[in-house]
Amino acid sequence: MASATPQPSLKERQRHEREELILRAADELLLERGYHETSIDDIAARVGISKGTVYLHFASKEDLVCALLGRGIRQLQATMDDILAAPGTPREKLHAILRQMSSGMLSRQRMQLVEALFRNPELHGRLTERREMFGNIWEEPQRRISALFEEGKAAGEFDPDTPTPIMVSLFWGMMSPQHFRMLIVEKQMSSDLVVAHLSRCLFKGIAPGGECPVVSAESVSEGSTRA
Amino acid sequence: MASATPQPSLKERQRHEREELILRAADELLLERGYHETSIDDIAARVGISKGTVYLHFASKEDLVCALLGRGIRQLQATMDDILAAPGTPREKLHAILRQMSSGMLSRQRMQLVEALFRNPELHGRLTERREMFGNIWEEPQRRISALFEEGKAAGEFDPDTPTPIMVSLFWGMMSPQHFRMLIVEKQMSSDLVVAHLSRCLFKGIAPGGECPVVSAESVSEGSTRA
Amino acid sequence: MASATPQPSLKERQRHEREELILRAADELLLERGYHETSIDDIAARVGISKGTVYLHFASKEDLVCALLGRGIRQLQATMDDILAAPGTPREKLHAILRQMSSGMLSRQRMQLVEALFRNPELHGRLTERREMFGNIWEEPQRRISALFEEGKAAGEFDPDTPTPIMVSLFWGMMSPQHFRMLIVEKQMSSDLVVAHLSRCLFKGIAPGGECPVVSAESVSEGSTRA
Amino acid sequence: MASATPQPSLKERQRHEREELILRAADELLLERGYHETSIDDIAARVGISKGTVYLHFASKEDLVCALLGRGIRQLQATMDDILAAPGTPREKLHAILRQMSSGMLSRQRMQLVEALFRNPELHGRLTERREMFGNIWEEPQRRISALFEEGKAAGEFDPDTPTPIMVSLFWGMMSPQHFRMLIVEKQMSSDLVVAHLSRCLFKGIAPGGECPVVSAESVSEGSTRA
DNA sequence: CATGAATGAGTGTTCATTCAT
DNA sequence: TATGAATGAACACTCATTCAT
Repeated sequence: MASATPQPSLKERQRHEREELILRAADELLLERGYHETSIDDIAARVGISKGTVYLHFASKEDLVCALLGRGIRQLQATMDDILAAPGTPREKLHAILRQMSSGMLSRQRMQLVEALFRNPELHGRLTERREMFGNIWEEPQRRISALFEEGKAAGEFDPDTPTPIMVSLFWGMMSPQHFRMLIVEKQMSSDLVVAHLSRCLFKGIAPGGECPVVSAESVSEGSTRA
Repeated sequence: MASATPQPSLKERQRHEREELILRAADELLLERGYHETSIDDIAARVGISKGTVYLHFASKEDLVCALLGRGIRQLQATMDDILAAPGTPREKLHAILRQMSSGMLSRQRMQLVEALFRNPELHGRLTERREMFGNIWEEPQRRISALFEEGKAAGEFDPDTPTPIMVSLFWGMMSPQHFRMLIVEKQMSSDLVVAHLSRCLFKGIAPGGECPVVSAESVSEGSTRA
Repeated sequence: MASATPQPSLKERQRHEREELILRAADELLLERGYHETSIDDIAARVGISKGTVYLHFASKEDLVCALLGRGIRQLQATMDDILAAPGTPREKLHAILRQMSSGMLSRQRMQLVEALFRNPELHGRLTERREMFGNIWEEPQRRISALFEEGKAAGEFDPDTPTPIMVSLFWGMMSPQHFRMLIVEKQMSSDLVVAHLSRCLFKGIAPGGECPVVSAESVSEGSTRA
Repeated sequence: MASATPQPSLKERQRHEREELILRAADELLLERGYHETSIDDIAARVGISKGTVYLHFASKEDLVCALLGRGIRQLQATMDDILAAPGTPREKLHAILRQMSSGMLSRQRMQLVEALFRNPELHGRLTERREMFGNIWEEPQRRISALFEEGKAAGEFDPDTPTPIMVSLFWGMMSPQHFRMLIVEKQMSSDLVVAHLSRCLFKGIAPGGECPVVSAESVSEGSTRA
């Protein structure tokens, strides 16, 4: 009768593990095939459990997807929190976020799902009706990115005449899986190189001659992009 | 007694009109709801005809979508052809393409559909198996955009160190309906302003101080971007 | 103003010709593909007219088929009439009927259709509800064949102990297109030879006086057919 | 502690029973109405289950029919095997086969279905494309019957001048459900009597030595079959 | 708790039939 | 009269969801 909280009762832990497996399988399949081409049966089969068991963890297919999205967003937020808490200029932080989102198979995959699902116009409608659940959870990252750009503007790092929403939109656009699919898979570029170039373009465009070099992955660990 | 040939026999014209109505309704609904949430019945209902009649014009749902996509791409190509044929620097032409794609309710809507469908991972698989029809039709615009960037690089207008595919990818990303939905609908910005800012960012990034002003719609009719 | 009746008014004749063409096309297609696999469109297309025109001649698909069947039966009857009117023993006449039915591409084809359709259990139900039209038209040939067998029995040509219906059934069975398809097409036998053998089997079989008694079920458990 | 293996787990047994019910219902309905007039809904309704459940057991309507056919043929083969293994002359065996096929409501019903479906020209095409499954399964009974006739010929029991395929064809023709429907249902004859008569006709017909020669086509123009 | 059999609403597609031109 | 566009009922098949075991 010492500690009361920490005993997740084994059962609980197993339940959690199973849930994790389901989410992972769903993640993969949804990414591979999309929402409608992925059946609950497919997911259950990949986990190696029965269809009914999936429903023991998620009340509906939609719920499962929402859990997935929620997790993705929470993960994104955690990553962002880390980066925001670290020292560095707004520009450096944005670069780091872009890098984090784009490297590390897991987080990118997950982000892709988040995007794929959000971009999937078929879900968008019904999903955003669930604003109670998502509206605000999604707004938070938005807000932070916005704040970062504002901060950068105030610090004279970004162009004050460009509206912040434009910047935000551009930034999200750069994290689109489209870029990565096309550039990495089809053009065989390295993930790091793609990020470096995209980031550079975001800051100084495609015009020639800028003093702003492509930032290679090695020189940017977690800050200190340039002086 | 001048021209004798062009009489499309009324019947033919009516048929064409009906087909147009179906395509338009499909266009709208597919954009609103996506592929799987739009049934042939829905489309027929919106046109005010019966399901069977849709099948009189399109052999299958997939065919209908392909017709839509084909039309969208052909339209895009025509627009691009016009712009490419006009005088101007690569940069001006890219700007003009971005503008054309983004303004004019019709062409943007259609482009959105093209994008929405191409981005829809659920269709992508089956659709690109139809390479005979699409593969090449889609490659052509790609090639032209690429050529334009190369030309710009050669002319010293763009950074020669940025790989062309990166530029192409960024460019397409900017035409994403996502930007426009978010910025125009939610943030209430004018279409022209959005295009101007995006274009400017593409060329010189979000860094401050560049000599590159936001190009307003008025000052860019079909060339003469800057003084 | 001489004769009034015989002028089929040209229009009438054309109409009849057209109807003939439709029936012929339907005949072919129904034989080739069967009832459900043959659409009105197919028939119209083969004739080279429009679907609507078919309905100008036949009120429904079923009607068209019935006309076809009626024609087939009437033709069969005419053939039988010819043979019955000619001199000869019943056996000779039956043989002749079998030959007629089996040779002569046209009549056999048509007979095949009659059979195919009558054997088609899908039509049988609905078709025989139309007894007003078919019941009696089909009974007439039946009656004549029966009469022929009775006559043959009376003349000592056929076994009086074999029930007439058995004989009739066997006889129809022999005209089945199944025999001909299998024997002529697959086994490459000549039509004449097939008919000759079938006929011989039928007649030796139903001829009287054989030492071969009817084997009752009781006396044949699993062997020991006769002593 | 005797047998341990044979426990089909109850679930398995129930599944099998259900499948049996579906097959039986399909059997009946297909016989009554034919392939195209029988919908999966009809079958499900007769069993008292839902449409989806049928698909739990058979992947498609075609599959269901094939299972039915396969079962029918396998049953036929088993029956034939029994008879062939028993002692008796070829003639006795053929008689027994005819009897077996024709009596016993179940086996005849099933045989009727096999025939009905094989004779259905609409299925024949698509079904025989499945040769991998059916072609050979159907050839086996054919071969056995042929062998039986050959054996009978060698034993002097059947007419050596009558081609074996003719005999086979006649034999199958006699098992046609047509005979039985007409003779038993309409003419109210007993099944046994019908078989006995048919069998007698077949055997007297193909028995050797008769004074009745094969009548060639030339010698029979329109009468004068024999001298 | 885990299972998987059962359900039934929903979808794409076909085709006989009608009718305005 | 001939056409063929339009209709809509019907069907095979799928899959998220439920529930008895």
